[in-house]
Amino acid sequence: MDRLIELVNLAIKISAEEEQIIRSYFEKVEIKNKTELLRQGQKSNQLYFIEKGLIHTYYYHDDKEVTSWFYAEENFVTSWYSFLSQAPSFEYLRALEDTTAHTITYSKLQQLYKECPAFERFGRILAEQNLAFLESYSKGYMFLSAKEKYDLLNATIPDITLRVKLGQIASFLGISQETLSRLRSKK
Amino acid sequence: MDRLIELVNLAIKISAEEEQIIRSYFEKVEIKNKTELLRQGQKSNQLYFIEKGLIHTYYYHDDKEVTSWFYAEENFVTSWYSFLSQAPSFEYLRALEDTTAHTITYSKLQQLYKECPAFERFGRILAEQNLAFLESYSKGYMFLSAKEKYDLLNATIPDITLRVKLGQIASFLGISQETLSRLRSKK
DNA sequence: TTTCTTTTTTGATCTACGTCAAATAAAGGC
DNA sequence: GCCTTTATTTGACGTAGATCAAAAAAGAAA
Repeated sequence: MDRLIELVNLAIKISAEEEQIIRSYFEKVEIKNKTELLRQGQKSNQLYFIEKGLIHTYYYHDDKEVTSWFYAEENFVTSWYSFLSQAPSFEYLRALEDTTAHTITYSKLQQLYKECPAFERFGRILAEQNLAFLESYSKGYMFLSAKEKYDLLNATIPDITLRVKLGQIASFLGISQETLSRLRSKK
Repeated sequence: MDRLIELVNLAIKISAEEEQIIRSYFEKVEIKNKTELLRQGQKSNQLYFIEKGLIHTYYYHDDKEVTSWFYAEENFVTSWYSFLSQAPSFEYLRALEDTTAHTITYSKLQQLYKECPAFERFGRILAEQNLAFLESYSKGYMFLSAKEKYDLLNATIPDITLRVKLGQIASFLGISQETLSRLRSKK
């Protein structure tokens, strides 16, 4: 939780009192590896801040699991589309390692925004940062070769390649397992 | 401007007084077709709300112009990455038709957020909606065939196909002009 | 209309990456 | 350790869409 407060403080200045309010809204949870946190079709009700561990969002395409994103330490995770628009999720959420996180429900978050406008500013900035990042990431993606996509992932989420299996990396990159395997073998 | 106020009111309720404050911050501009509103490398300082007309963001890849997005009526436009993080833009911004818009600078927007917390909530919701949309759009994109990408664009920005030339559509879709032309010819 | 320029279409190849199938290798369970 | 399951690698072949080139069509200028 300390790291979360640090991040908030980095974006906006908050008082000790505000800090206490914010802390009181989050709850610490321990999540076992492979725990399913959300299923497709459900409405995402929880936002997680990862202290330690790894979570991914995924969906099925032609009966095969496709990872849409990996979330490691110091990131907020949920099925963003579902959480933000409170609509059924098109993806699953699952822990890929034993994970320690701090969580808040959608309705409590709205309450917190009302009680603490400074935190609403943080919410805006967080959404804006995510938007700016996703925009530049997805735009740059279009003309990349399989190899370049792989290198970009490694630069964006260091070590991810060592933490999850090849098939999941390949599905995230939108290339076949075989192509990724061949890619890795030569240099 | 009326439509902008309507949209704000749809997301959050605002008082007549707040409405006046918001109105006072925006300025109406007429933009001639082909006007360059931002160049790569510059910092995006203006946010536009399009009342009438069409604007696109684009960049160069292998010396060829690639459209990253088309923005039509009732949308906010800027180079989002650059505007939100106040960093140099990796893309250009240009009018594709004579356009009527309402504009606000970055610093005035920050001022407005301070003067009117209700509008800061609107800013958060707008960023969240954009994020949710972009997330679902880009995730769905990966496994689409050229034809499916074309159909998705038509569903997302109706009529866009009639308003801009084929080469720009193709570059947006990430396919070659020739492929798009062949696609259109059969059915 | 005629001429010049830009855009779109059509045709003939080429290629990165996919798919299918089978061989290894690594990881768990007992 | 040995066996079963799961993950990775390797090989042969197929394909959507790229690229290059040139013809046809549509717009602009005058």
